[in-house]
Amino acid sequence: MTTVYLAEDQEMLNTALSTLLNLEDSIEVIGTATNGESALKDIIKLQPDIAILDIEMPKMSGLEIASQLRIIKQNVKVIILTTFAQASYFEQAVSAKVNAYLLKDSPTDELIETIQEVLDGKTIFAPELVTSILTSEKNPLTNREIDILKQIDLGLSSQEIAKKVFLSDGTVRNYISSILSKTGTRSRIEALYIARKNKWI
Amino acid sequence: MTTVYLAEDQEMLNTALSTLLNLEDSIEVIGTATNGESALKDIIKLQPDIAILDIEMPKMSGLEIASQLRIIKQNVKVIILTTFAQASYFEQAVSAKVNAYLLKDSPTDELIETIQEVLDGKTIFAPELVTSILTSEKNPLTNREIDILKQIDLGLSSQEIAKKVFLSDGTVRNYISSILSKTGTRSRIEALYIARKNKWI
DNA sequence: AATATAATATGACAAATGTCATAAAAAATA
DNA sequence: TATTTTTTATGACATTTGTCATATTATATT
Repeated sequence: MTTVYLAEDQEMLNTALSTLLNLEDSIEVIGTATNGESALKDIIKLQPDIAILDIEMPKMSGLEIASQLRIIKQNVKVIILTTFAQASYFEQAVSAKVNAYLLKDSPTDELIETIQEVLDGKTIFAPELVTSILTSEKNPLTNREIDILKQIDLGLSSQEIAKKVFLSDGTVRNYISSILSKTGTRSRIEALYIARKNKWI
Repeated sequence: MTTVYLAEDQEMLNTALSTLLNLEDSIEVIGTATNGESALKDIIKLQPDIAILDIEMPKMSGLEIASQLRIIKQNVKVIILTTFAQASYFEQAVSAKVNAYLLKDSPTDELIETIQEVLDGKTIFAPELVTSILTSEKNPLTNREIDILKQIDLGLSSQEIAKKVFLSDGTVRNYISSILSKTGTRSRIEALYIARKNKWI
């Protein structure tokens, strides 16, 4: 009997999914939570074989939980279940050494199979996820440029950004010019649009 | 026995939810779809008592399906089930005369109750939804201003927008100035941020 | 039809944005 | 340590953004 813990903030879906899992002969859902903090505490206490974690939850994300579990050397295997085929989440998942990363678009039997495979010691990434990451635009921006772009997104002027990041106004304008050039855009708004679309910010 | 049709694009959640509903003695899920177009056809063919529809789906939204069902005078009762407490969706739901509008954050038994209430002829809006709509900022912008804001969001310059909407450059700049004034912002990026946050665009 | 209101336009101007060349300082590399 | 690369800065300039006052045109109201 495989013990599973489920963290998913939308209550209706949480209930539906745990009901579905409990219908499997070999699976028992021993606990659920709708926020990340409770989930982490429960997982440490209950020691399930597998934790199935949504990413975006109140108080702590599924990825943060996974990270924490690694840091405190818990043996639970982690399956991230998410809506988002997003490069930065994927990178976090890889560095948190999660055992599987699945999309909610996947058919149910894929989740059941994944549970078995993860127990057998495999690491699973949903193929559509890997495809999506591989085909998305590589972020051409430096960390400094990304930081400045984030400040632009707050609606700050060049002078305001300069003050905030301890650079001169001219330098900020140069960085912005560089961002526009790298993203092939002509204005801040366009650059923001491209960056959001590609999930660089 | 109440017959239910379920449309939800995320396959895993679709399966989980229909499984959950089928566990109810008085409910039978007679069909499901992961896109709006198939859902509409099926609903017309199968004539369920109730259609439970997600909003954001490929090919046709739940709200569009609801509208269509009203137009062709189908008797099915419509429950919209969504992640989004969003004013414009709410308005569409009201004008499509949906029978219930529920959030996925709600507990499961609320859905089961809602099914019963809708069958009894009631109209149900999730209270947190109504609260959220009532407390959100009233959109102060005219239709023209919203249209121009949407063009700004595409990264167009004042001149480009002017050409696109058949106004003079100066008029567009006046409208933008008016938008900034109404939203209490100082720049296009800030105005976009406020408008997005309040779901005016 | 006359009047009031809303939408559009023009003109002038200050400030901000973005470009580009060049230089200086800091960090990395050999 | 010397050299190279990267980051930051300065200066000049053209264009765009945003403000404001005023005028004109179109639409709605009386």
